[in-house]
This record gives sequence, structure tokens and C-alpha cells, in this order.
Amino acid sequence: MKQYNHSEIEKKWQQEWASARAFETPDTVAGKENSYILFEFPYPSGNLHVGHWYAFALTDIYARFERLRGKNVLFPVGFDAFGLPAENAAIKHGLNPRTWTYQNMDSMRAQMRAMGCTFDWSREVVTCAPEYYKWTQSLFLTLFNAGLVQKKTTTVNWDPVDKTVLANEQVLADGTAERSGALVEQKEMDQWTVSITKYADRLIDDLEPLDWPEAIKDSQRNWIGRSEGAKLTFTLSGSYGSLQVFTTRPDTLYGVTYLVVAPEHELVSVALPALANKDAVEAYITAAKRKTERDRLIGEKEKTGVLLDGVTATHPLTGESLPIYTADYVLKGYGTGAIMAVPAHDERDAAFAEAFGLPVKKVIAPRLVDDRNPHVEGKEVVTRNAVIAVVRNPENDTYLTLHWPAQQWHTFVIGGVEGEEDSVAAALREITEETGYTDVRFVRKLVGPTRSEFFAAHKDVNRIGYFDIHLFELGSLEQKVVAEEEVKKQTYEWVPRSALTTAMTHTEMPFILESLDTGKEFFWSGEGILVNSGEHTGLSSAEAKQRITEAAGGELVSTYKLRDWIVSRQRYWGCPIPIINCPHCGPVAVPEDQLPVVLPEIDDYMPRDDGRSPLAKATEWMQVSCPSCGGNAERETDTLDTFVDSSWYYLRYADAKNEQVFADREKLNAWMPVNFYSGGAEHTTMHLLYARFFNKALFDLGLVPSAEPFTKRLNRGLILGTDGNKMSKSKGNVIDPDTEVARFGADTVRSYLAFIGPYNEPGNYPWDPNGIVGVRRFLERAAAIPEHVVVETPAHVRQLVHQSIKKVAEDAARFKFNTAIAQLMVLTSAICKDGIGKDDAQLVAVILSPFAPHLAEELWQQLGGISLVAHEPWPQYDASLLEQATVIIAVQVNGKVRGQVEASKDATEADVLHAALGQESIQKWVGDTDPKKVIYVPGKLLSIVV
RNA sequence: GCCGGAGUGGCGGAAUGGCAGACGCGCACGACUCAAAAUCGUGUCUCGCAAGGGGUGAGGGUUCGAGUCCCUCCUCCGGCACCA
Repeated sequence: MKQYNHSEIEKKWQQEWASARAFETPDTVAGKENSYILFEFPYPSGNLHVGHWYAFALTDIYARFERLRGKNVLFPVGFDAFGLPAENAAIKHGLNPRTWTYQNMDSMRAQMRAMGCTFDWSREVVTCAPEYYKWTQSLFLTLFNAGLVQKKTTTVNWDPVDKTVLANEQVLADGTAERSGALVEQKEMDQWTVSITKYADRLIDDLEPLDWPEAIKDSQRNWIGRSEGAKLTFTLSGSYGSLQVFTTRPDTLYGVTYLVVAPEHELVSVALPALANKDAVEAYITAAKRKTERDRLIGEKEKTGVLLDGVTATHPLTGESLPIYTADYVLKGYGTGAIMAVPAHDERDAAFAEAFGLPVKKVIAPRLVDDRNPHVEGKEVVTRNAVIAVVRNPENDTYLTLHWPAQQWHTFVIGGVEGEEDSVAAALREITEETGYTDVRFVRKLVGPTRSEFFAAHKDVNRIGYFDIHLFELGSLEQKVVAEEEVKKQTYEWVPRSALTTAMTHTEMPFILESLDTGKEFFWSGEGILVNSGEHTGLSSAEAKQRITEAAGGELVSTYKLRDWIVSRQRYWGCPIPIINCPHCGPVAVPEDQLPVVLPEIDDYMPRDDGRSPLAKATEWMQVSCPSCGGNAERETDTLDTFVDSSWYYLRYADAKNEQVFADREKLNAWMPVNFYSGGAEHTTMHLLYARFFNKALFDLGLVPSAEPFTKRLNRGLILGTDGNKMSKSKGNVIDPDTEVARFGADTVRSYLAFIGPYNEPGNYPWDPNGIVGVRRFLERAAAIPEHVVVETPAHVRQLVHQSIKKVAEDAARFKFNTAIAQLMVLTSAICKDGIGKDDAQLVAVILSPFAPHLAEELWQQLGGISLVAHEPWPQYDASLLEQATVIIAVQVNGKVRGQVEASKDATEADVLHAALGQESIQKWVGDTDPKKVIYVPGKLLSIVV
């Protein structure tokens, strides 16, 4: 066999493509649809790793496939070139960050050319180039002028190692910095913030129609964390004015027994001097301040707090006076930083109320509808207070249950509460009436009130019962004689705990069982029907939310977990913020004609402890006159978060060279929105959210054509080391793609990564050194196809060719490159075994080309193809060739496969059945009886039921 | 705790409700070879000599037929989490 010399072939075709400028994309091509395929541009770390290959080369497979399918494909490339590593290298090794970055980009470009990707280098963007960041600054000012950017004093996440501010998204759950791993501190600083929260609703609502994996959408929804509720105002005593709280449950307003404000809440500092327990409150807030985020997480969830002794609130509906506490379980940053506490229906409030001995008032009854005894239409509806008595005999751990023969009910002792009687007294009365037992002691309440709806057959009415459920213990078996009419209605029986199941007639059973198991009264935090709620009693939660909010003079609002995006960074290697701080005029935008504000060269990149960027050392650069008043002023010395740079790079690709505008509107119209965006899961709540926001803001200003930037998104998986761990230098399990390319060739590396697993679901795949050898063997066989050319393609190979044209296209379209390659393997093996005609072999080169582009070009040329295979159209398959004239049909008898028959592909059920019954192996199972039922799936299967 | 996603051979993984395990790796045997590597071929879920039985995290259900649909549960992964 002729040797498959990958290095020769790959070098040859890479040169051919480059000299033909084969993949530079015009903005429009007559008769072709545009398709914009994007991957996350890399940070120029200096070295291409396997993850880059997985990101770029597999996206390239799709780009090539789209091109073959007749699309005009934009597949651009660039570098996200600002950021800390360059600066850290500068500090550590005394290199200039610019030099370091540009050298890295040079070596990475060389590595990337070896991938055989169809990158359009003519549109390359580099975020640290003034030609690019001029427009980053311009767009920043566009948002500034639109009122979406402000300088604000905020509590920020301060990274004491990198000495810079971090966005919330850059802080891990354990309170450490994502990048440096340092424990993040909270600091008050003046920061540039972008009002992403103004777009919170649209960032959630516009997710719906996007062709994104549900998991990404959900993560974003979670992250934005919208919750719908109400803002309610409580009037305060003395001259303190009022206090606004946020609640998702205004329907529980009658259950409020106290209020809580966060330790940082304004009211605490305002009221402090006059408080009777001033010292205690002061001590508490000092302690709370000292707790970092991490302490709060690791620290016990035990509720702490302290009364604000000297100020009270008035309940807006009942006029009751309510105490106010400060406690750190209420967070300053969420809602209004103050809550109304409803200990009867909120777990946290319940824990606090228990710790502080505060009253609990139930206002919601869960609504239980008995499906087995539903309300009967036309019957009277009678509402009653009622009680269920769970009586336990401690002697043998059995429970007293009743059987109602007429209704087929199985219940505990149950009955109505009469007049002024309380529910415990009513229960004791009913126990004696129904069973005769007299020596019974009340233990505790289990459940209640519940609102239960059922048809009371014994009374012939529709009953709405508000039930209390109590636990009793039997003291002795003492009994009175039970009236005869009661005996007729029901009989009683003692049953063990295990016989109490949800199968009993009470709809409350799950609640009762839970309370028996936990030993605690059943706690209801869900919605239901209002009780003890004045004029609103009897309403459903849903209705009450509106009516009570209205009655209390509040308003229905949404709040979000999403915070505004802090974009200033106190570091050197970033895009300078184009603002001049004037002592008279405040922050003033640098005039558009003075952009870009060029990042000055400095000598010392060390970050400063005072929270200012190293740019503050470039005194000459800093000193300017105010564009507004002409007086002395200073440039802003903070730089922009690199996520700002990457929030719009996909727009620049549409028109990368434009010097008049960030991108020409016509070109944006031609390309936006991006048709397919491939990237890493780590960007789900960062880059993807920022970019969506940025694009929406620009859309609202009429600068981009679509409200959403990315139509389809997939998060790719991770390639692990051969040991199944994440590749890392310290583990010594890093696979160097350059080494693999040298040994096996780029086509093999690409195809191996495509074959390793489905690209449309983000799995983690270990690198298998043997696995890549298998793929290499496949390409060696493919390389030998010209040697197997025969005059006429054998029929079964021809069929396989057309099946492959169809299947590879279908699989590639849904990013199942693994099964597409499996099909190509089957096809190639058949060709090597039985030969193929030249014309058909050319088709094979075309469908192979997205995966192994260099080899495919070589084959194409050897097989007499003209021009480049990369520019061929995807072949049409011949549907008539897909199926054979006769097919093998599986025959099932009673659901088990018992044999096969060969039949024409359009044989009728009767034909196939006849053939099947003629076979001994099937006859054996069918016997003499006539089949009860026969199902025929044409061309596939016959199922006989006997 | 809440919200998503996923559980299939020794491994990566295939399967419009229609013969579970395609394709690849690994392994075994064979061919070629003085020999080895490479290559090619055959076999490879499991119990059973066989006929046949069992099998897709566990248990139930729907169906002529379930990896696939429904219910309950378990485990793993991801996101959020004292979020009112």
C-alpha cells in the first residue's frame, strides 16, 4: 500500500488554500445564504492546547459542512488579548505586556494554521490593538451617553492578590477569586458600573425562543434570579418615617408578627442613637460586618439578631404594633434589605421566632381536594370547623381507626367542632361518642388548619372542612357503652403504625404521617386559602396577593439576584476608560474625535494597594484639560474589564477594518445574528450574559439589527488527560496537540476529536492514545481509496455511498460528528474490500472533507477532481438506492424475536405473515391456534400475538 | 433545599416506541513472519453442552412491543442557595 504521508499532504494543501485565499469571505454572494459560525476567540496565552483544537477544529467541521451545503460562511478568528496574564508575566519576568502578547499571538497563529481550519484571517480582530479598542471606548461612551453607565460608590469584591475589583461572576461560591484563588474581601470603592439590571427582564424573557440548550437558559434564569412579589410599606413609630419591605408572599400579610432589617440597613444607623439597647445593637452590627461571605456560608444557619428597642412598625391592615429586629439572615443587597416576618409560613422566620420567643400566627390553610369523594354538583356546600383525632395506644404502638361500611371509608376519629368548643375538646368528645374510650390524653397538635373539600356522603352535603388534627394517647382501655346508632355507622379497630398509609380516606394523610415521623407540627410554606385574615379570609393566595397588596397600599414588583456589572479594573493591561474626571464637571466623556485614548507605555506595572491602577503613575498622560470647562482635570486611570472587550467582538468581525464606525450597518445586517456559537460552559453566566446585554443595549439604540446576538449556542465538553483527570501541568497528563499532529497529522487529530463523543452534549472525554490510532487507521484506509478504483461500483457499495451521503449530512447538521465518522468508517472499509467507481469515489472525498480536509483534497485531486473539494457542493443522494429490493423482517411472537423472513420491501402484511407461519422455527411458537393479533411494521418487523 | 441534565459492555459511545450494544478502543484466536511490530481476518453482554433464559441505576405502570413514554426512588454531574 502506498504510504499515507500526512505531513507532506497537509503542508501542500495548507499552502494551496493560503495562496488561493480560499476562505476569505465576501459579505454577500449572489444566490447564497450567509451563515455566521463563531467560536470564542482565544486568549493569547502562547500555546495552543487540545481544548483549543476541540473548540476550533470541530467548529470548523461544521463551517466546512455549511460551506459544502451552499452557504456563504463567515468563520472568523481573533484574540481576546487584554488581561491579567500579560501583566503578571510582565511583573514576574520584566517583559513588556504588549511584546509578550504579540509574540504569543505570532506563535499561536502558526500553530493554528496547522489545524486545516477555514479561518478568514483577513477579518482578524485583536482587542488590545488601538484600532479595536478605539471602538470599545466609543461603544462604552455610547452606553455612557445612554445613561447605562455610572460611577458609583459600591461595596465591591476586592482581590488582595491581583489587587483589583472582581465582578460577582468572577467570585466562586466559597468566596475565593476565580482567577487568583485569593480570599475575596469586601471594600467600598468608586467604580464604573453598567446597568445590566435594567435589562434583567428582557434577558430572561428573550431566552425562550433561542435555540440554546435548556441547561444554559436555566443557568441564566437562575443567575438573574427574578422573583415576583410586592413592595409593602410599614409606618414607623416616632419620627422614623416608614420602612419598605419586599415579599413574594403578600398573601401572608396578616401573619406578620415582626419585621427584620439587614444589619447594614439605613434604619439601623438612623435609629441607633436613640435605642434603649444601643450597645447591644452596635455590637451586633460590628460582628456582622466582620463576617465575610465565606463565614456566612460556612457558619451555622442558626439565627442571630437583636431587637431595635425603641422603634416599632404599624401593621398596614390591622394597625397592630410590630417589633423590629436586625439580623444577618436578611441580606442588604437583595430586595429592600428588609422583610416582614411570617413565622407560621416561612422556615427562616420560624427558626428566628423560635429562638426569640416571638408569636406565630397561621394565615394560610393548604387546600386539599379529595378526588375520591369530590364535590357533587347541585348539592349544598357546608363549611365547618372540624377535627381529626389520632389516638395512639402506647402499650402496643397501635392507632385507633374507623371503618365506615356504608361509604367504604377508612378514617381516624373525625367530627365537627360545635359552637364555642375548642378542637381538642371536640376531639375528646368524638372519641368517646364513637368508640367509648374515656381515658384519653391530648399529646400535641399534628396538622392544621387545612382546608379540605369533599363530599360528605353520610350527610349528603358538599363539605368544606377546616381541620385541626391532634395526637392523643390512650391511658387505659376504660370504655363507656357506645350508642347503637353510632355502632351502625362505623366500627373501630387498632392498627399498627405500618398500616397507616396514604391509602386511608383522609386527604391530609401525607401531612399526618410526616408529623408523626418528625415529631413536629406540620409546617406549611406553600400557597392555599387564607384564614385569620380579616376581610380577606377565604381568598386563595393568588387572589389575595393582588387584593392585599392593593389594600396595604403596596405595589407588585420583581426583584433580581443579578447585580449591576462593575467594569472598572485597577490594572494596566486593559482598555483605558475614556473618561476625564473634572473637579468641576465630574466625569466627562472624552470627545469622539480624540479616541482612542491610547494606553501609555509605563515602566512599572505593579498594582497598587491604594486601589488605583498603575496608570496613575503615568502623570503626564493623566493631566489633561476638561473637554467641558477647559480647566485642569485628570484622565480616568482604571481600565475596562476584559469582558467588555469580548462583549462586542462578534460585531467587529462583520467589518473588522472599518475606521469610521465600529461596524457598518449593512455588513451587520448581512451577518448578524450569529447562526452558531460554540464555546465553553464557564461562560454561561458571564460572557454570554454580558454579550447579550451589550447587544440589546446597542439594539435599543438602533446600532445593531437583532435583539439577540447568538441564534444557536452549544457548550462543548472537555478533553481530559489519559488518566481521566483534567489536563494540568502539575498532573503531568497534558497532551500536546503539536506532538500529536507531528505523529498522526492534523486530519487524524481533528477526526479523532470529532469521533470521541457527541459534540452537541458537553461530556468530558479522556484522551485515549489507542483511540487516535484507530482513527489514523481509518484515514490510512481512506488514503488508499484510489488504489481500489474499479470500473463500476458494486451495488452494495453504491448503496452505502448514498446512505452515507444522507447520514453524514444529517449527523453533521446536529453536531453528531461521532456517528458521522462511524458511517464513513463503514463506508471506507467496504470500499477497500470491494472497490468503487471513480465518480462515486469523488463523492466520498467530498463527504469526508469536513473531517479530514487535507486528505480529502488529495483524494479529490488523485481522482481527477477539478479545483478544490472544499468548494464543491454536497452531493445529492439517490433515494431509490437507499433501500434494497428485499429486506430482512424480524418476526416476534408474543414480543420475543423468534425468527426472520426475507421479503420484498413492499410486501403486504398477509405475505409476510404467510411466509413467517411457513417457517418451522416460528410455527413452533405460534402453534395451531389462530394469531390473536398481528402487527406489521413495513420493511422492519412482524409481531404475532397468540 | 430549589432548578436543570445524565445513568447502556472492561472503556468512549450507538439505537424515528420495532432484532440493545453500530463504530472505535481493549481483549482472545488465526493468517503473514525465523521472530516481533505493523497489517489483515474471525470472535468478544451474560447464564447454558444445547434448546432456551436473563440483561440498558432500582421498583412499578402503559403497550403486541420500552434504553426510549408515565409514576416512585437511588446515584452522579452542573447551576442557584438564609434570595424573603
